[in-house]
Amino acid sequence: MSEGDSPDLAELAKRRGFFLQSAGAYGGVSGFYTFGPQGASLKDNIENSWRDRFTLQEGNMEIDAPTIMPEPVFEASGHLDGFDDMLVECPECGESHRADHVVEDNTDYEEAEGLGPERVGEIIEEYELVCPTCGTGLAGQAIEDFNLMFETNIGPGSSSPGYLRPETAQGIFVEFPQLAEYARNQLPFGVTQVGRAYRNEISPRKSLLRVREFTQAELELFIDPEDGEGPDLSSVSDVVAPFYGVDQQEDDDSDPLEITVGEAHERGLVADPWIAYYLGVAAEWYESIGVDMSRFRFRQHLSGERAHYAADCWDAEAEVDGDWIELAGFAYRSDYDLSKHDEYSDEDYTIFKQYDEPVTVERPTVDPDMSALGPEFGGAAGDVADALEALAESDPDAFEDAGEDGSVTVDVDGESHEVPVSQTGFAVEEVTESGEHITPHVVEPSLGIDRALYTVLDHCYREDEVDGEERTFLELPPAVAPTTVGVFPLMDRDGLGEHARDVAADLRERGLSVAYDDSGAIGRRYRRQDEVGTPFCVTVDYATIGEAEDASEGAPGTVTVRERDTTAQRRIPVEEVPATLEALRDGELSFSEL
RNA sequence: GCGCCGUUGGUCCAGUGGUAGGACAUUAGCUUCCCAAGCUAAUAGCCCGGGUUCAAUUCCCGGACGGCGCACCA
Repeated sequence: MSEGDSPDLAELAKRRGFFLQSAGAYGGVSGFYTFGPQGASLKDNIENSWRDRFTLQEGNMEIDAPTIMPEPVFEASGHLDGFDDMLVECPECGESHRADHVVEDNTDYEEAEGLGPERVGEIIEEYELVCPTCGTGLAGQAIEDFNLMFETNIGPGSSSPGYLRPETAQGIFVEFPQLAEYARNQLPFGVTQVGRAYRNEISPRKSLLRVREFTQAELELFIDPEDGEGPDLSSVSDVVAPFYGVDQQEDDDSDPLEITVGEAHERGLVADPWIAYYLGVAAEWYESIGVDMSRFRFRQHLSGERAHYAADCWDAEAEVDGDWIELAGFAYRSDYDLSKHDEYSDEDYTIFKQYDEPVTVERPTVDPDMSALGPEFGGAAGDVADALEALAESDPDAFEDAGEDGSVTVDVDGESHEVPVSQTGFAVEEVTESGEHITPHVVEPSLGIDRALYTVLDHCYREDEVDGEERTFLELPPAVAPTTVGVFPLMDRDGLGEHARDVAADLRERGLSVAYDDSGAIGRRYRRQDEVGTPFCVTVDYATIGEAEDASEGAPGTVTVRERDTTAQRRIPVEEVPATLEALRDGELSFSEL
């Protein structure tokens, strides 16, 4: 099924400086890559393009959180337990298995992960469980914990453990109370972050596609779960993409549905309107950075595949080297994350939502007479008072039925206490409520930048023939190409070099990324730029300096502009070069219009 | 983590129990000048550790790294 890495691309990536394995001088270390000059620039451009589309154009706000967070953050997020795998190795065949899965599959225990490794080891012995692969008994084998998070210590000693974040999202969630303040407590609002995340993968594979340190671009969109309206889909409703829903996946004969985002939502295939909206945004964005949309699809997670918190989840996938790889996930996380941090921390992770009209409600309250309860119940008096308050809320009739002279009974620590109603200060008050606290739900488009970069390289890789010579080039969109324009003197003599340097300087001043090259033959220089995806080259020749031998060589004061994809050339006046190239880069002008 | 295969200049490869050769690329010179031309020269390599041997890049063992398969991927 897999055809493996495309060798030509891997070779080009290393030779031309897109990416290489890190620390090769020391034998290299699996799962870490260094982006070379071309790769770093391409990555920057992709990130900035993402920023423009998902932050600026959407009116969202970007933050930049630390990559190391203290342990309690990951206790709350569930990564400390959930990211922990219990592995047991077979003494006979050497296969590693999830110990909790072995227990769950062969006993009545469910959720074995919560039992802890010791108990799981005992159960394996009690039930004489065997290796699923070869049938050898697993009793007595060590249960090893393997947590996919990189651990470190904050400050000296080990009293304050911290972890490198396994996703950027938690950095947004933990700061929600303050972020809501920045958003003036108005839902919906979105917070983005681009940054590194770390996972200590057991077995990194496939070049950049599965690594231990990677870059994520995430958007956490906080929405009001009671507001059914959702976003205005009109700007993306006509975007067409393949939708591979659960039904199509489970039916062997079904292909993904090639439909518009609007239709996918109307049919109920993509139920949540926010998910639908960002699928549309993402499809357009992936196309803009050079992903081949005929090798792209949205795939819905099967029920067993979804994370515990996700009500629905769609992935963006691309076909690379014969496999479909995950480029992004679009998850409806409900209130899972905010509720967890609300529970584990001292902060309030809710939003106060004002009603259109204040409402007046009758609320039963108590105001216990502590001067009476104190002597009566001693140290338990405080708990009794709390129990009275709880009783008033849950069963106000108990007070009403007992009447002024009666008493109510509350249980504290298994002991029944009788309290005269007159001492409880029970009353039904009219309270005006102007709103309520709600926990926002979260819609999360989460993209892998490294995978996007690899996919773009793979999808833009071209080989063709020019004048009988083989040519390799990257058909990168001008907006993301590491270099926008190569500038060459036809020869480095007769003042051509000086003129070309001036042209390059003017272009750089304009903010364009320029490669200047005066070495060797002109054709060789064109090919060099082709290989790193430079979309345009400008060449200064004798016509530019007014010394062409005849008019057929070009009008005085003009240069040639050459297009990468077609190798076609046009002449334009030298003074128009900066503005023209800028327009070409920004897509405001196409080469054929020159 | 397990199994199979692999690792030779920057890149792609050949080869050998007596420390290596090509192609492409790079640099310099001559020449040419709008699509990888030619000539000359230069730079540059046997993944790491241990063993066997007079001698190991080569054979053996271990490791690292890579590819594929299995497992894993909240």
